[in-house]
Amino acid sequence: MSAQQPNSRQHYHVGNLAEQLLSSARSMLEEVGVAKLSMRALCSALGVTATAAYHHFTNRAELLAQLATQGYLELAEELNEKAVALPVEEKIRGFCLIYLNFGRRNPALYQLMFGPELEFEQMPEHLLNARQQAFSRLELMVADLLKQTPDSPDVRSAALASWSYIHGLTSLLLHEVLQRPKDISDQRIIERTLTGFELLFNAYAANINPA
Amino acid sequence: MSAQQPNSRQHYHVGNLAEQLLSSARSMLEEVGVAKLSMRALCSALGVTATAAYHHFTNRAELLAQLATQGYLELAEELNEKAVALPVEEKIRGFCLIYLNFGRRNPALYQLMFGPELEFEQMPEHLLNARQQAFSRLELMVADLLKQTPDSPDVRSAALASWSYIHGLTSLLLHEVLQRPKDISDQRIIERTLTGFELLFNAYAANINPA
DNA sequence: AATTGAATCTTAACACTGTCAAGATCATAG
DNA sequence: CTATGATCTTGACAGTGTTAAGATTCAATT
Repeated sequence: MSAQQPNSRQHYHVGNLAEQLLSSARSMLEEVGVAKLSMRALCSALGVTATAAYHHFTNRAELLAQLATQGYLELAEELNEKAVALPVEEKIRGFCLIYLNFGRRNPALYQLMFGPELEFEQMPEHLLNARQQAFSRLELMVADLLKQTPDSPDVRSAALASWSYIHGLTSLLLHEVLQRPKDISDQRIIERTLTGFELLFNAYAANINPA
Repeated sequence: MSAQQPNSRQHYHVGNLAEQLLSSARSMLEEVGVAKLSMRALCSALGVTATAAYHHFTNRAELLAQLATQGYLELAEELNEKAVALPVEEKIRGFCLIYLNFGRRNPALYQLMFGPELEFEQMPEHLLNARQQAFSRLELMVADLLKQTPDSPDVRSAALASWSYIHGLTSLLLHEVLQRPKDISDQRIIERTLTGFELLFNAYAANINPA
């Protein structure tokens, strides 16, 4: 059943246990959720004893952190590949849709990346780097739209605003805080919310300056 | 040390164990985080055996759900009390600040309310009601600004947009995905992101209609 | 080629956890 | 006063993360 090599010697020195653990964890994560992802179950699924993983990861937390880093890198790559080609008038919409889509395809991973399970006194650097890499994609797009340099305050403000919005929407949808009507696509949800912002700002302006 | 009544009979029939469990859980939640909030520790902190709680809550999940319901109700009440009095031009900013402030004061509870720990095949009704009650506050404010009825599509879109944004910002800040520079207040973060949206929409309009 | 040391895995154990089943105690309704 | 049901305890089971110490194998040095 399992596609891993026949494991000629029954025990000892699997070879690439770290990778196998990570990839097993990756799929098991989506099956059972992050809370129920256990080291022991992970090891026994690979036919290895419960404590074998601890020679490759100091902690359960470290394994989770590496999964999260994977997630950030993949997200960054997807945003980079698919969002660059979009025409200007679809950049925002398209970017948000790609982001939300990533969450839809990897809900448990997304919850891990942005949830409370990653608790460190000091976050590992690979995680911070990967996270920054994903955020940079957003900043670049915003800089492009605003026609400013990526490190300008305006760009940072707008990028933070965008991230807050799309992360919030993704989070609310994934955790089923919002029950999406089945006949409405993610694309339309994004379009509606974006026009929702427009409505708000127009109304705000009208309230301030009642001409 | 503990303020609870002297517990005249040593065991049996504490009296209001359910309430005591909830209030202990509420504070312990913020001390150790939701993942490490354990039934047994909770019980032993109240001087009661490990399984006593199960005569008042069928599950750990049910206890957590009741905590989350508390959270939603408190959030709704705060929004109702403090946001109504705000002048029109400060309604959005003020609302968001109250919301974020709630998260700041109850970070673990907020993560419980909107995180993956609440896993039910069917969400308990008290939770859904309380959640809806909080969301209604937002819809009412948006309806007020847009001068439309709360059930109009425009209001729903704008309310969902607002909720996505402020929840996303709160979530990113609480989980320390964003490292906030210490000299910037939450109020300024909100102001900056809101103007960030304005910048984006202006640039978007300019890109569509390059006059 | 043999030996040594490090990397890798196993066995055994500890202290936890959620939860169930069965018994003890107690308040209260009849 | 007795009995019923609510409440709490005792005891147990299966599962968890993690550590310490031993077994095995790989790799490199002699």
